Amino acid sequence: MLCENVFPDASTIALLLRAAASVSGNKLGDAFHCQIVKLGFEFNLFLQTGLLNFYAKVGNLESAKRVFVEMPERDSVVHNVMISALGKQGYASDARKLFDEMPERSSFSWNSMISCYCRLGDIENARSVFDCNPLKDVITWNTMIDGYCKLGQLTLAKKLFDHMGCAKNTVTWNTMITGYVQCREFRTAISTFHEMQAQHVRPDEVTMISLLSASAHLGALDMGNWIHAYIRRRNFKIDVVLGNALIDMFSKCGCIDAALDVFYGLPKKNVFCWNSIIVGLATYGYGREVINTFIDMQTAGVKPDGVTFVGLLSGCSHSGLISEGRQYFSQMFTVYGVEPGLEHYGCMVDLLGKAGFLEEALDLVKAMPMAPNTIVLGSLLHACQVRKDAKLTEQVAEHLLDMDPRDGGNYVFLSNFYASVNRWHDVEKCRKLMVEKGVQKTPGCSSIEVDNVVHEFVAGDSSHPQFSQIKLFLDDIGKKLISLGHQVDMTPVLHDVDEEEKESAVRYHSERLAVAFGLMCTPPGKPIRVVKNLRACSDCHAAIKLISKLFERDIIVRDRSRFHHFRDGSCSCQDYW
DNA sequence: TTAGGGTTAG
Repeated sequence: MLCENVFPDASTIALLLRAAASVSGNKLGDAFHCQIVKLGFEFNLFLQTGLLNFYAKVGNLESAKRVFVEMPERDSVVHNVMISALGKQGYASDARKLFDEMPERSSFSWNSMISCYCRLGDIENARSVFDCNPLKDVITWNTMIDGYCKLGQLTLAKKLFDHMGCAKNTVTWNTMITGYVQCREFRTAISTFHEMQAQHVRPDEVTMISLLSASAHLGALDMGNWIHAYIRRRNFKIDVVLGNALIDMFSKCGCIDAALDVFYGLPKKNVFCWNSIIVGLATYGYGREVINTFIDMQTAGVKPDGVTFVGLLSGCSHSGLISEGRQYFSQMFTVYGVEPGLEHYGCMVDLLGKAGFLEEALDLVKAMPMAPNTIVLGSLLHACQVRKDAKLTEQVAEHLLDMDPRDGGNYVFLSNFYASVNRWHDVEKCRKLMVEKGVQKTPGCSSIEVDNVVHEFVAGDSSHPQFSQIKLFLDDIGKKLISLGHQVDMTPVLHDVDEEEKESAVRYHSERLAVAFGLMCTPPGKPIRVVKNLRACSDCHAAIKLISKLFERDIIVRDRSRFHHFRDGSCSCQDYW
């Protein structure tokens, strides 16, 4: 336009500013600023508001402030833009000062102020502005509900949600569903979605993303498949966020091929998408594919981050790729500029320890620039047990107890160790200590989805309505297993009880209850998918291998760290876990 | 000019 000597007018400049705000950085705004001066336009409210909007949107607070201060007159909209810009960058007191000075406040002003406090986690101030607000609209309620959700205060969020002064929209439902997902209440998230459907509120892409995340955590493949079909039916655009949620859901539900299909079908992939597929491949023990995908990621010009290296290193660990793991760990900062964190040391201790390089793992822990946490020491402890190094096991386990006396898992580690060397007196001491401190062992919990319902089984809990049938079925399986040569391994049992009791404690472990339920309730030949919150126990691992042969079923168990795909008497982990 | 979104070691 300028080349042809046709000069833009003020409104053209304002339109261009608006377009620039959504696509570009600060330089363009400065260029327009210069043009406005050069072309001799008067700085009226219209142009100044356009400029202010531009700077606010691209986050250039200094320039926004400059334009704001220079404005001869400021209307309510200008104030709102400024309050919102200040709020987004955490300047609550500056925003509040402007808010208090306003002669007339619109609902935009109130909402921006509440949102500003919520963003900072200052829920008391957010609530007091909310309570004073005479112009509450649906955005006001949504903002406040989200503020509680982000702090994990779900009860307060739900209270507002249930007593809203106006009709709920899609965002309201999404806020509540996402809140449940972020607080790991996945089943409530899904039941809230069913309520949303019952109220005939139309879900959108954001609803799907939260639901996919919930399904991924629960390993609820039927739900995940339903969402995938729904996304297609509604013709939702699969962008990087929705695409990533689908990749993660399929990979966490045991369908890595479907995850790969989504991944390769995405026209654009960001670091989240690459990370999800790398982490996914790692949990299946596909170490070579992890490394190849990492190489492809660099070819695609996407810079790896800390999460990428968690996937890469844990992939090497699950596949026993020791030298590759060592190499990538040593290069992660020097070559890729990613500082190793606690989680990367954790992967390395696991990788080295599992492979039997106990001294190297121990040296790495000693050389860590930060204090090791319970996960790192837990990996070390596991390594000590693999190597049957009793002295070091005891040292590490006691150190763990000192570090976190409220984590029940640590007592179990120590107690299991004492039990394995028949030190029953110490086992008893450990148990007493747990009772004294009111510590409870995290119960083993396994879930399985049957006909769209996620069934949960907790070790030692017989509340499932079909428990007695499952128990009878398991007893029957147990006999068959023994006839196939299965020898019950009771090392994972904590208590100092007689052999028979120990055996029954193992026999009713949560993963076995879930597998038995799956065998009872699904048609022959259908793969059984189970998700467990802890590591699979060694006896269950051996038993499920035999069950897969006995019943001719693929059994896919996702435990705390990886997938075990049991088929025809063996497991995809090749007993390296 | 105001509200809701995804990946992380055992």
